[in-house]
Amino acid sequence: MLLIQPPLVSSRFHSLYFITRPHHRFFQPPISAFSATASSSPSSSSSTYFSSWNGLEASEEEDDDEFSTVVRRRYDFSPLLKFLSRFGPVELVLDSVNTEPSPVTLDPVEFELAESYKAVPAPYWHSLLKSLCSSRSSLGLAYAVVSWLEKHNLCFSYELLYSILIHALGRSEKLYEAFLLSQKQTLTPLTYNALIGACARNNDIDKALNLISRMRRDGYQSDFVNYSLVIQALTRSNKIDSALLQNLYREIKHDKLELDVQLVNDLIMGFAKSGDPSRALQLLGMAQSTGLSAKTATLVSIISALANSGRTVEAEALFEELRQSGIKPRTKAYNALLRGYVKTGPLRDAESMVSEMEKSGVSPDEHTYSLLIDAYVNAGRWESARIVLKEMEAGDVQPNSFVFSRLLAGYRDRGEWQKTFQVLKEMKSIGVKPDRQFYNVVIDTFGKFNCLDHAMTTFDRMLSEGIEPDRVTWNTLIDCHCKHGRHIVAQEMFEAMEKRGCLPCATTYNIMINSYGDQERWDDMKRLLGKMKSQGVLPNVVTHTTLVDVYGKSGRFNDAIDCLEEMKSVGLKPSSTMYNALINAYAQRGLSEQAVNAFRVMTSDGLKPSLLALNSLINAFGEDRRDAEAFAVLQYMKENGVNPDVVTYTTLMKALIRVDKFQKVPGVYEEMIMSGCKPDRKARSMLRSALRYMKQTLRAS
DNA sequence: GTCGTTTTTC
Repeated sequence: MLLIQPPLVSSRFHSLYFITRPHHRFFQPPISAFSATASSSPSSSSSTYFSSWNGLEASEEEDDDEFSTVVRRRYDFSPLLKFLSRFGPVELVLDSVNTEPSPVTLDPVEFELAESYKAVPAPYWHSLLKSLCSSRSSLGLAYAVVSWLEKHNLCFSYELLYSILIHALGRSEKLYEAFLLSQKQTLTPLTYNALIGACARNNDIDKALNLISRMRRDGYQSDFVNYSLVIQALTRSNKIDSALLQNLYREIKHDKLELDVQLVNDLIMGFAKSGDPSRALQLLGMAQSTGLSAKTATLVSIISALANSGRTVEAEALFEELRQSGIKPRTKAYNALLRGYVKTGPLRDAESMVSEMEKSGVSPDEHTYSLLIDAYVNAGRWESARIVLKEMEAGDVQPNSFVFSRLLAGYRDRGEWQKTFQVLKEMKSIGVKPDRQFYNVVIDTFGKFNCLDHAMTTFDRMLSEGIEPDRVTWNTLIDCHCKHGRHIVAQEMFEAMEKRGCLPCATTYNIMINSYGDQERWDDMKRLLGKMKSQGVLPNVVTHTTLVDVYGKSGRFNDAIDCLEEMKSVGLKPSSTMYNALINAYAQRGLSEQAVNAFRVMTSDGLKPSLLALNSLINAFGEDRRDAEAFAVLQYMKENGVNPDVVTYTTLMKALIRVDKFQKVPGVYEEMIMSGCKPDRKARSMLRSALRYMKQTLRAS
């Protein structure tokens, strides 16, 4: 059965050796160019050796004498593969327990077969396995080979075989099977790494992170490639958080893993995507000083992060640096910077950016135009926005539904909901069909301005055009009905959503919980919370904040605090919004001591007092007739760089009225105007009522 | 590049 034949193909043993590796970076291969091929497309590199499964051949390698006695051999694995497939194609079936017991009696044919493979050196088994693993359809056979080898004890280290299999399962999105397989023996660094890689590739970040820490507890270091894979998965997920990334970076440094170009780039991009451009820049500086260069995409991600956090000057500087290093920025880089200009700068900065783009021969894309439209809409220049739409057509970029939804959202946020009809008309004239996302914005706009009939008509139109509403559509509809007191309709829609096969998500439950809470229907609220959990939807920070808010507003402070504590115990970090809700609840009832106490807990939790929290604190003192302390909060704001707003001054005026100090109100109103705050209707009416009271007191005396 | 939906102040 064992065939010894002269070599058919002249190949280097090194190559053969390295393609057997489950992961090209486990060992640094001497020829790096080859290692890349071996990993990225195992089938192409191995096809030289296994044009079919008939055999495996290797030629002599001059430098390597360890295997020099076997390298001239050719092994024929086809009898084995035929034997294993004797009942038809081998499906991949894994059980949590090994079902293959050690053989008590053995079929003589099988025994003979096993005997014939006794002398095959391990690297050949690895190669065979690697070859079988390169195709999804032969994964079952690959597993059968490994089981068979174990049964006959033919290969002496199984961890490499297992890691090859785990790696292949991970690549074929068979994470569950990879886990089952890994349970068949104690995890070794090799199998750990394969499993972590499989989790990361399948975006199961939690499992990957868990395994990394388990591995550390077992005294092993994770392969640095896994850190790259995990960070990439985190970046893909868009849920990347700077604190988590910092922890990973600390681990990497602690393990003294050498940062390679890929890992450095992944880290920098991760920090950028998590909205932490400072750390991204810091790491960039460190990388550059050690001679590791950042990829263009990495630099663009930092530009984007800087622009998004309003640090346009630095974004611009980095953009310049990119250009001076000889790289011609492309549309994406321009867009990143443009986003910053639209956010912070005057309109003309955005405009000149686009014209410079055109001068440099970089063509604007859909995003460029939609950013420009955002800029014009924010500046209230509807005509200019329309011109951009025309330019898009001229520039061969078909305006799509997305551009119009941005346009509409801009109007909605500026209170100009009536423009919705104009936008719809414009779309029709250009011939752009509204899509689901656009309709969602339309429904939201009508809903926010209490045009519930229009919202429902839009919903019907959507259905008649064959567009299936999604979670956002339902959430928007349910919420706008709740917001305008139509709780029964909201509840009906919630039921209709489920009937139509759209599963409620955390946001849906949050909306309904808020609705029940507002109505003080505590039992219904608790029932819904229970249902939420039973459906596997985890309450998030917004859920808990909503609970704190509704309990607090109805004076159920103990319940509110229980929610806050429960959230902490679940491991979620209380947000400042949550403390604001609590402070506000105390404030509205004039419980200033409790409000101050909640404020203290908030700061001791490391949260910075926001304008909202401070305004609520002013309200707490005001409602408790402690006007001097209310003004002390104003002083605190001024000293700590928090700019008072209309609400601040209106609340202070209210505090003065509460203690009958009407004559002091006009002075506060004046200070408000002097500090640059525009008085709104509430502020004016507060002043008016103070003046009215003043007149009454004068008349009375 | 998945846009759009949920929580907090007078």
